[in-house]
Amino acid sequence: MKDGPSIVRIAALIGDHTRTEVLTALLGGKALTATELADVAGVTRQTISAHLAKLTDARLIAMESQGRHRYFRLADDDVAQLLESLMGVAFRTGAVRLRSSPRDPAMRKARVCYDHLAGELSVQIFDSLVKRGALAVSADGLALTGNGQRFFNKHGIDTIPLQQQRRTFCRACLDWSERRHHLAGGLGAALLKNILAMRWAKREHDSRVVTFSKQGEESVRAMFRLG
Amino acid sequence: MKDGPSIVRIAALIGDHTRTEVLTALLGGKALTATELADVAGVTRQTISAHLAKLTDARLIAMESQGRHRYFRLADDDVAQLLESLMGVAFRTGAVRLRSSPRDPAMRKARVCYDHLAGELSVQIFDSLVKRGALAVSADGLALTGNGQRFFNKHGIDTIPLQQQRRTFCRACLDWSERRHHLAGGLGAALLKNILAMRWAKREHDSRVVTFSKQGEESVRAMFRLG
DNA sequence: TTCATGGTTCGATGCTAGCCGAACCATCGC
DNA sequence: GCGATGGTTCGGCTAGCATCGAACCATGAA
Repeated sequence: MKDGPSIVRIAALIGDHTRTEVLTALLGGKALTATELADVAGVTRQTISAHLAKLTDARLIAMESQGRHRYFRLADDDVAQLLESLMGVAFRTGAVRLRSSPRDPAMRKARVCYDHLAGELSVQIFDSLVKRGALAVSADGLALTGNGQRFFNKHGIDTIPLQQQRRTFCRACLDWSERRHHLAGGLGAALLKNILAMRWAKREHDSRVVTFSKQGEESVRAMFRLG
Repeated sequence: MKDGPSIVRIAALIGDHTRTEVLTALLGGKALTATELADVAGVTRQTISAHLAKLTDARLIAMESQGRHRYFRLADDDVAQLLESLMGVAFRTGAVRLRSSPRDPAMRKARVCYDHLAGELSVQIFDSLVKRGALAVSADGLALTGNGQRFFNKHGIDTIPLQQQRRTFCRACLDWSERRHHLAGGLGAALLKNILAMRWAKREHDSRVVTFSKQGEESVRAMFRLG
């Protein structure tokens, strides 16, 4: 009874404290060095080196050398999506982290998911885009309509070069805390980038949390006509 | 740097050959007894008992006693979706099963994903439903339109009782072989049930493969106006 | 060249967890 | 009641693997 690809190896890799520490750290989107990751995970450099080799070998993360530093990042946003998907099940089955941090409400409201926005606000944005006909379901899950293209252009996001990138331009990503979809892919990444560039929000140090200024949140709500 | 639910435990559970054997067997949708699962996984009854206890404890599977038998099934189609999601990443990263079975092409064409249809045909069906406006994206990912409701009624599927069920009525599930979405949830389950009831297709013994008769496939293609 | 810093390799260690044999409990059919 | 079958519990064995100390390579700075 052997059906489909072998998922054991992937799951076993994620099923280790240290490696999950690494993966969730990289879920923040920033590329980190081996030593930084060792600190995050609380192990020695030898140990992290072994783990990073395994993760790289399985293509869950990718490495780039710069001088004597080696920067690691998630290999693909597929991996990010898988991690969020796992969190969804973990959340539902009650495997909530014991020492729940006081940051939790902030995480729920807005956080980084690899390179795009996740959490309550991002789900509302996604809803709004669908409702106004900017996004439409297609064969590949999701597509930007002409309407949507005009909308993004008006707000300073040029969608043409994004669509020419090799990576998926526009995809729906399931949000573990909201259990609803938010916008991912190149377009999702561009949107987050824009929000940060406009200084509507800033990233918390060493965390996935994204904090909106009062005015920034109002701007976003106005832009997407949220309640 | 502790963010979000703890995914380690879930991943570690899936990251074991025997338990994955169990989970993928249950992905076929049929509830199986402990002894059957022991045979599938190729271990003794003591061993499977321990594994089943762990999986049950983590709420990945659920158990129902009937006389001296204990039937196990996946706890939720969230779990099925997670497994398919894992297969997607495993597939992409090249972790394809070594002894790839000759059944593979059949698996790609049509297979069971917990309780609904997956594979090439199911993706085409999903596309068709979206294209004709039977399905629409909504806050919860997907919704049946009035149009769609009439369509399913016409083909002998009463959607009203399905919508009253507690489980998700209508959801999109990512297909690992096609990397596109197909229909899941109560509606997806009802559709598969209908296809089997009409004898358009039958399930292969001890496998997830679904085989369409020539006439059955034509009927489905006609029903959904596929090419 | 020399030293400091970032990373890797190797070998040894210790813990975890999967596995089975044996014994035991529960249910069914007789 | 009694045997047969389905499943669990317990104890002990073993293997795999995460971890670290120590030594080693690579790069950059002085």
